[in-house]
Amino acid sequence: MHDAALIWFRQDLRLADNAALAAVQDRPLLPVYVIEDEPGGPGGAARWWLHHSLVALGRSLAERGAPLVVLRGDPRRLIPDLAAQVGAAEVHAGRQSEPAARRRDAETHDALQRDGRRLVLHRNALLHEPHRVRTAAGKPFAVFTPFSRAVFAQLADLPPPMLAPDRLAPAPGTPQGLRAEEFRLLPAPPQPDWAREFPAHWTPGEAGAAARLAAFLREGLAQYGARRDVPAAEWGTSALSPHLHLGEVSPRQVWHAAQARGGAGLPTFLKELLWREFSHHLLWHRPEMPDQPLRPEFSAFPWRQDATMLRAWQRGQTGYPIVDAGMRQLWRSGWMHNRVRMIVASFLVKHLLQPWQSGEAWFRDTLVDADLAANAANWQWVAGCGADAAPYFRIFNPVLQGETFDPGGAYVRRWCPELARLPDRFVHRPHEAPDTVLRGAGVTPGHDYPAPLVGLGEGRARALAAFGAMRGGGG
DNA sequence: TTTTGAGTTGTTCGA
DNA sequence: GTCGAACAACTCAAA
Repeated sequence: MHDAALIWFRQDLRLADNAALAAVQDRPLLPVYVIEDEPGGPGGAARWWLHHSLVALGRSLAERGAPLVVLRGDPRRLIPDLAAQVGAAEVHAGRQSEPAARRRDAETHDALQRDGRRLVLHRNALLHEPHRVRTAAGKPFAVFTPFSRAVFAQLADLPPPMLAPDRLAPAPGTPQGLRAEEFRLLPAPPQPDWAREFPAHWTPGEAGAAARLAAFLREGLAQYGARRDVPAAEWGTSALSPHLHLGEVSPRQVWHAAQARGGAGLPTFLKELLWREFSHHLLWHRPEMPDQPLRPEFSAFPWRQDATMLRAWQRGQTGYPIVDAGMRQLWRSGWMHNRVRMIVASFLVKHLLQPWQSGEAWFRDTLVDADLAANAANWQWVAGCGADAAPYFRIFNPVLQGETFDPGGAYVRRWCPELARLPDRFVHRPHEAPDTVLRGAGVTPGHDYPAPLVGLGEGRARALAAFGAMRGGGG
């Protein structure tokens, strides 16, 4: 009989293709999740997701014979205690890229080692190992295209995903698993319940992830190249981000399933998975990325912090329909389409000159997929201070973006119902509509829908001037 | 070490 | 209405 082992679930809440689980599935097993109440932990929307995902994981584990134990507190103390309690020499877990998680794991490993035990980390959340992918000069990548070539070459012989174990043996001395009365340990649903619409959009958990993946491959992958930019398209994007974030499905499962399906949209879709890898690569090597601009000269950028502007943007009251539709989709569903994320981010950072960190924080609190690496990397990209960032003069025009990617206004009409009856010609520019048109559509100007926070020409010129000031005088 | 080519996602202006 | 050029110059990766 093998020694008992702990499997410590974190961002790999699945049984299939779980390298940490596979390493110990033949031993008496104690599966554990530790809820850490740390500042900088998951935001409200992500906590909603985590709650339901843990319930799902707990059920699957219980069905297989090894109930999940959920604890709340500091894992540096709880994990070694638990390992001692069941006599486990090893604790297995998936590797994480977040700086706080890496610190915590190092300290947990030290604590275990003092008792002659060890923490064994596995690649579970990524296709590549951030410390094993390097440029020819031995440095981490800072440009996407060469990074993607290097990773793609490595993935040619990616092994197929592993199946979920059928039966698991509980470790003797296992404390009680997740029972109904212990659900109070789980993150509470937010109050007031702004998440009330989330269940209509999402099914957290491994089964929900598998269903979403299958549906996307069936309905969306073939057209992905063109339709991914249309926010009103039902299967335009995979919407797998929250499932991937908590590891309810592994990137390897997605990669293999997409390749098996094939089709015209495949290369673009695989490239998006590699953007996720790239973000984690960056965070691994630049742990300051969530707070500090990767290009240091941006520390001197003349932001104009303004709580009123920020709040109008957060609530979807900027006066630009595609921006407001996106921000309201985010608030109500916990998610926003990728194209619209770029538009709203560019608007906040450039037209409103609010620091990208404000937008990053709001996204992290309201997105169900709130992935620290992807969120920080993409905000920095839009702001122009990130890796491979957009040139500063690339300023999205929210009206043109709306008219290009939401031509009939279906997306705007869905999330901004007060604009639903405007004719196509004005649905993305209600501020230019004559009063007769507005009244005919049931819109009272300045009452039902706000006037633009800033003129597009003015906002653009101000952003260009701010960048110029940073380059010229700031640094 | 030096050199060279390349680099997610745009907009505006003028011919 | 369409098209190409300008925007501004820099860093990175690899030969």
